[in-house]
Amino acid sequence: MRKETSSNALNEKKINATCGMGYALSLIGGRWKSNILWRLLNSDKLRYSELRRLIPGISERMLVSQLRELEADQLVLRVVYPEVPPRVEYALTDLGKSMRPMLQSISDWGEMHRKVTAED
Amino acid sequence: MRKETSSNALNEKKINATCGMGYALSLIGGRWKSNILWRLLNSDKLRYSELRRLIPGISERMLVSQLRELEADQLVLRVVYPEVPPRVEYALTDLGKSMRPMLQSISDWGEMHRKVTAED
DNA sequence: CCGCATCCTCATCGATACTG
DNA sequence: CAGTATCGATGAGGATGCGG
Repeated sequence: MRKETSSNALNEKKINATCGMGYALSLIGGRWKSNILWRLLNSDKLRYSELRRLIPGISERMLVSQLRELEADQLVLRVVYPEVPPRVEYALTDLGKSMRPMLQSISDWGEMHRKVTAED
Repeated sequence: MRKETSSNALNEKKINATCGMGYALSLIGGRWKSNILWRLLNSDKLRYSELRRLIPGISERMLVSQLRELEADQLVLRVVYPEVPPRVEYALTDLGKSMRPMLQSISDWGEMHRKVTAED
């Protein structure tokens, strides 16, 4: 049935994309996407099982669904190798790679202020 | 009872703050916060009722709760003027203002790619 | 190995009515 | 004007078991 891989979250209502920020955040928001994107930015290409191991708390359901959404939003490319046992690799598309500066600036701000506000 | 104004979302589990990105996103994530921050960045100081009018879909409950969280996270300053009728103004703290480059880069990416992926 | 389907929980959010 | 209180709906996310 495919449920039409509902791309990102602002299809109907959801995030107010009054400014582009709402749109961008709808793509990277949620609990897992930023983590997934971050891994792919640093590893350039990863297998499903590698992602599972890299992201400790994630369930299979979530990993798959988030990857599918990222794929539908054209941020991530999914490559299936018709082998046995099966092998599937995920990599960033050009669009996904174009997020690097944005993600980097988010990461930078976070790294810089995490210690200040929440002295861990 | 005050429910201890639970600051941001990563108190217990929630977003994986493995990298600073998770932390930053936990502060600006959700449906409304980016919008609120954006208004305050461009207006430097706004009253409660002005925010309500500027952000069409938001309910009072949400506006208040999001403002309280932003305040607890030290991004927004709340100033109460002991007048009648009451007047309350919200403005960005220095920490909030320090988000400008990050928010700008998010906005930039969104504005640039919104038309491409979702030809509206 | 790489998923999908199902069931379920619980936080989040919307609407409404009310208050200092 | 600037909120608070309460209730109900919704949907993201977790656990588990099965399938190609």
